[in-house]
Amino acid sequence: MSAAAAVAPLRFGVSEPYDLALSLRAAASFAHGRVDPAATTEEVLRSPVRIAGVATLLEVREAATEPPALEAVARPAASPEAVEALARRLVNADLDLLPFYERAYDHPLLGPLTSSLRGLKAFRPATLFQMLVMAATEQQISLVAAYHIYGRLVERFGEPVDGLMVFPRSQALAEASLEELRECGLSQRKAEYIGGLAQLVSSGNLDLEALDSLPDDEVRAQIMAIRGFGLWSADYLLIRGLGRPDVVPEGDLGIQTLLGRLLGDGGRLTPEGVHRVLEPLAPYRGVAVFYLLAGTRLGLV
DNA sequence: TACCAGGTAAAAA
DNA sequence: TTTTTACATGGT
Repeated sequence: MSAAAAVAPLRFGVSEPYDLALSLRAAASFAHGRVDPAATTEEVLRSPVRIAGVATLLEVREAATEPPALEAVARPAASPEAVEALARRLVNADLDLLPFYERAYDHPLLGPLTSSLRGLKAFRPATLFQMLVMAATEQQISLVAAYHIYGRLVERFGEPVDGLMVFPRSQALAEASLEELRECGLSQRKAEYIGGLAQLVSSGNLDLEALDSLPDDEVRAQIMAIRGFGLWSADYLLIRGLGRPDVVPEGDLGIQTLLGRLLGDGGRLTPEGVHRVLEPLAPYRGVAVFYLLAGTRLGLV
């Protein structure tokens, strides 16, 4: 089959409710107009990914609303099983929002917000490696500064597909010199962290994808054993990379500030304060934080 | 200009 | 054992 041949879209159901267009708008609002792991248009998730080692453009769009279904197309074509698995992961298809909405119903802020944002889910990145590199890049500096650095890494070491860049292979970052990594704007330390992580992954000594089947605490233990990755990075991976719905990095400055403004006295909360104000939303505290962030970005709170 | 921003490891006390 | 420090970029 030639690359130009028509590719049949692959259709799959997602848990109800789901609003892809709303999720795309929320994702775009987080990007500060800069790099986004998933490039978006109005209605279609266009994601540069690697499937069986091949740089591929994966497009996901809405196919039906009741019950919600999506369709995915990969170019070049790939095995339907791999395409569906990756598409389901990108859109967080298996997350069930209804128990979260039930929990949030009585909450003064999240009650109205979950009704405005019904069907919203966070996208997940294609790989956990990519997520950890993002985490290390974002450590301590502003998100805007981190996005610039991250963009340079992807531009320099990634692989083009249809005008977008697939995130670099671990091998590419493992082979990069510390100086090359620093030229992207990383500190010496972070260059070491990311280079070290890339070597662990590319050598086969660390199987990040195997973390998916482990409980939260075992994932934390494995991540925190890697130099440069502490509790914050482990929690960041759990909520954003693995979609574990109850995880919140309580030491996160951005979350402390956000929750202080929305649920506290206006000032930044302590980690204990973050824990206290989110307690009523367990076991969906991480999802709740995402809704508060999205609500802020979209001008709803 | 100086300071802070979605941390972390290593040095110093 | 606990506290302090260095780190790189970008916005204010």
